[in-house]
Amino acid sequence: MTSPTPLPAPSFPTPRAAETAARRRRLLEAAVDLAAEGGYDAVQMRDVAARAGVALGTLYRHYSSKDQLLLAALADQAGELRSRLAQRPPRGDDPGDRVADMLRRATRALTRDPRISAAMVTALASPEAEAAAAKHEVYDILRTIISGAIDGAEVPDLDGIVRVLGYVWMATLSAWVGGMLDPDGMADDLAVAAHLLLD
Amino acid sequence: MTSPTPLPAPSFPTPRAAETAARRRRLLEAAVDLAAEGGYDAVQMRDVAARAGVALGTLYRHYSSKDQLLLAALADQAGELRSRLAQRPPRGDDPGDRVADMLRRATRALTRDPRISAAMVTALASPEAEAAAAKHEVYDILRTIISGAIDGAEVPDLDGIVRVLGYVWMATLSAWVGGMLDPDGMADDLAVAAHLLLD
DNA sequence: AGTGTACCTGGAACGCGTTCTAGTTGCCCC
DNA sequence: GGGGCAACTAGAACGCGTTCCAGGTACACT
Repeated sequence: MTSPTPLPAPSFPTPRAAETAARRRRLLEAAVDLAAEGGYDAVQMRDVAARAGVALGTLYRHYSSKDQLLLAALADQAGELRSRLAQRPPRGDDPGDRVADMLRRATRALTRDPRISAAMVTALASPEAEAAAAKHEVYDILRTIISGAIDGAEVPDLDGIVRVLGYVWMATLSAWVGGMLDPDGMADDLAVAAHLLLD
Repeated sequence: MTSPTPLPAPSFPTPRAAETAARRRRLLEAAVDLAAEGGYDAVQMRDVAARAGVALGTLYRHYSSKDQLLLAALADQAGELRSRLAQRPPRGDDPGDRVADMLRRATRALTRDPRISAAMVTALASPEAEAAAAKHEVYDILRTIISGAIDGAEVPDLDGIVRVLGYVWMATLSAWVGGMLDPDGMADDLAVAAHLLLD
């Protein structure tokens, strides 16, 4: 687990631990900055280490591969996305509309920084089995977001619906990154899925 | 397009063209053989070229990246899978059952040679935008397979349902390759999706 | 205070996808 | 039947993820 520690832990048992935590934070920031500039390919491990002021070996001590690094950054960003989306509830009377609306807003948010999002989705789609735990964490966040939009409407097999919508979300993201779908197409397909499953 | 030429074209305008076609076939076979032995990582471009009796540059003349090579092989295999599944119609009274049954059989077929399938799914999930056409081709085949299992039952928005099921299929394959799901979990999730969308 | 040790540094090295160059071959067309 | 050209060969070279090594440094514990 290595606790997600998003915000609520400003104190550390030992100065050593604080420094380590700061290094990890700098590494994630460096990765995101580089992704913003040039996408997945621009996130080069040597550059990440240099920008964080850390040796290459140290980067690998904390994140055992490029994909794990990006997945850690993604878990952060997904958590933030969840908070931002939770700010105000999605518009719509029935759950299908609400979920479609929320996924549309999420799509807009993600495609605002296309290079960052694409880099992270690339990592999420990577076959690396050692990263399965990190990927599960991200999937769980996506599912939480979807559940939040359904929000208590009485639907049978809610769990299955959320699972399936999570898959569709992931697949459309992957299709977008792979050049098969533009953001509008993504939002449209997600809306179709939401209505088919919830109406 | 560069015609898929599955079987029906034994004659070529010129001997040159025949030789070229034979080389392409050998390259695809070499790729599949290597994938069978060691998965995606074992499909090394130098080895593929050597096994096909061809120079590395020639391999790259025909397939401009490792992922395009594997996608070409995947298009072949997916076509064969379609034929094999079409042999006998899926069991089940309503379309949900039939699609779930067919997807279960497809999952069994794909996981029989896990390394080959995983290698190809890896290529399908790659972010390479230049391969978008090849990926679309594969997606179309998957959708054809799904449509075939629904087979004329009167469902509204058939197209949307097929699209969504295609996404779910792709995402579960990707989750399987990524170590997040085992074959049974895959088949189960696909069955859930089929019943939610078709019942 | 002294020491063990966990963590860090700088940098070399390796593997594999991809690109490039120089030279060869042999079909196609006039 | 000769010239042109597209495709092929062999192999070097480059970039980047990843691994490994030989030290250094300073906190934590006795």
